[in-house]
Amino acid sequence: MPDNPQFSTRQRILGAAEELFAERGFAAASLRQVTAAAKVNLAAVNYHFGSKNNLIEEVFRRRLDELSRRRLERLAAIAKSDTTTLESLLDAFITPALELSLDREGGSVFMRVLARAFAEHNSNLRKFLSDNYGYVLKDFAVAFARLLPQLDKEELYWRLDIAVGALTYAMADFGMIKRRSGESERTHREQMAKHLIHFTAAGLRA
Amino acid sequence: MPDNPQFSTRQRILGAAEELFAERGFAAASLRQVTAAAKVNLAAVNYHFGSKNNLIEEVFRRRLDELSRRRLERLAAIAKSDTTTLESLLDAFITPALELSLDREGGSVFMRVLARAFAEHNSNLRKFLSDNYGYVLKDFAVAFARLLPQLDKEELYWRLDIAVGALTYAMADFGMIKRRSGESERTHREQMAKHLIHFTAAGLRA
DNA sequence: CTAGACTTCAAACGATTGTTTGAAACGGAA
DNA sequence: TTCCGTTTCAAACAATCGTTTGAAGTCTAG
Repeated sequence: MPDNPQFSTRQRILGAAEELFAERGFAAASLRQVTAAAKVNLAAVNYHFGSKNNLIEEVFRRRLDELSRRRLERLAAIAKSDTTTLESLLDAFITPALELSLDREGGSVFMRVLARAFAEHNSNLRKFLSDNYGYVLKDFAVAFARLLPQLDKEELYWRLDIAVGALTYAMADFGMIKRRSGESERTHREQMAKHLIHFTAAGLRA
Repeated sequence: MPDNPQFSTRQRILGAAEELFAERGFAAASLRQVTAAAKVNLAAVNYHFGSKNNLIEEVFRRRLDELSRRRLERLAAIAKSDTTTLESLLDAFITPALELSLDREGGSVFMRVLARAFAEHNSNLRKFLSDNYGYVLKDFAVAFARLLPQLDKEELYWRLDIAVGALTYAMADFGMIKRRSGESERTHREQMAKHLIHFTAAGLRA
C-alpha cells in the first residue's frame, strides 16, 4: 500500500513510516528507508511534514483521532444505560482498536507503533499523547469508577493501570502466541479480544 | 555508579549501557554516549565485548542469569507442596524481579530494558532471549497448568500470555501511576507487586 | 630489572543520519 | 500559450554512527 501510486505522497509517506516505526522503532527507522519504501523523494518528508518529529506525531494523529472518537462514541452509547457491565465498558474500549487493527489499509501495524510509544521514555511524545488523547482514558476511568464503587480511588487507579498495560501489550501482539495456521487474522484477533475482556474484567472485579 | 572508578571498565560499560538502553532504546543509544557516561575510552566497548550487539546481549545476560536462577529456586521450593496457590506461583515469578528492581546497583532500570526487548521486533534479540531463558517460562507454565486443570491448553496459553504482558508492562513502570511524594521507591514497588499478583490471579482463575 | 601479555588511548575509517538548497517538473487559471 | 503556485528532484550539508588501527601505557611473572 505505501508504494501504491494511487495514493498521495503524504499518505504513502505516512503508511511507510508507520510500518517502519512498528518494525524498527522511531530512531532506527531512517527517513531514507521511509522514502524508499514509499517510492518518494527524500526531501518530500521535510517538505510535507517539516521534520521527522512532526512526521512521527502525524502518524499518531492520523489513527488516534478516529480511534478516540469511536471509543467515546461507544462509551456514550452505553454509559447512560444503568445495565452497563464491566465487560461492555471494556468492549467499548477494545473493539474500536480491534477494528482498526483489522483495517485493510495498514491499521494492523499501528497498534505496535502505539505500544512503542509507551516503551519509549521520550517525554515529548508522551506529553503529545497525554495532551491530545488523555481525555479518553479519563472519561473511561469515570465510567469504571461508577461500576466499581467498592474500590477506593487509589485501588481503582492501580487496577486500571494494570489493565491498560495488559491491553496495550496484547493489542500490539507482543506476546508469544502465534496465529494458528488454519486460522484467519480476523478470528485470531477476535479470540484475543474475547480473552482480553474476560481476563481484565475479572482482574478489575477481584 | 557507571562512572565510579572503583568498578572495572567492563562493569562501568555494562552499567552505563543499561541506563542508556532503558532511556533511549538500543538503536538510539550510541557507543559514544555509553563510553562517555562510563568515563571510558570509545574503543573499550569493541575491545571488551567485540561489538555493540554483543554488548546488548551481555547487558541481558548479566541480570537474567541470576533472575532466572532465583525464579526457578522459588518455583522449586513451592511446587512440591500440594498447598500451592496461584498467588504463591505469581509471587515466585514476581518477587525476584521486584528484588532486582530494588537493587542499589542499577537493577531498577533493567526491567525497562527487558520490556524494550519485547517492543523491539528484533528477531535476533528475541531468539537470544528465547533460546537462553525460555525454559523459565516453560517451567512456570507447567506449574500453572497443574493449578488450573479446568482450563484446556489453548485457554491456559491465552491467559498466561496476557498475564506476562501485564507483568512486563507494570514492572517496566510504563504505566501512568507515579510514585506518591511521601512514598519510598521500595514501598511503591511493593504496592505494585501486591496489586499485580491480586489482579493477575483473578484473571487466570476467572 | 626486564619481557610480555593485557588494557587504554587518540585518531581516523567509510557509511549513514536529518536537514537544506536551488533548479526542474507539474498542473490549473488567465 | 503564458503564468504562477505547488510539488518533486538530485545533490550536497555538517554531524554522528560503529568499527578499526597502531602506538602508548600498565601490570605481573620470571
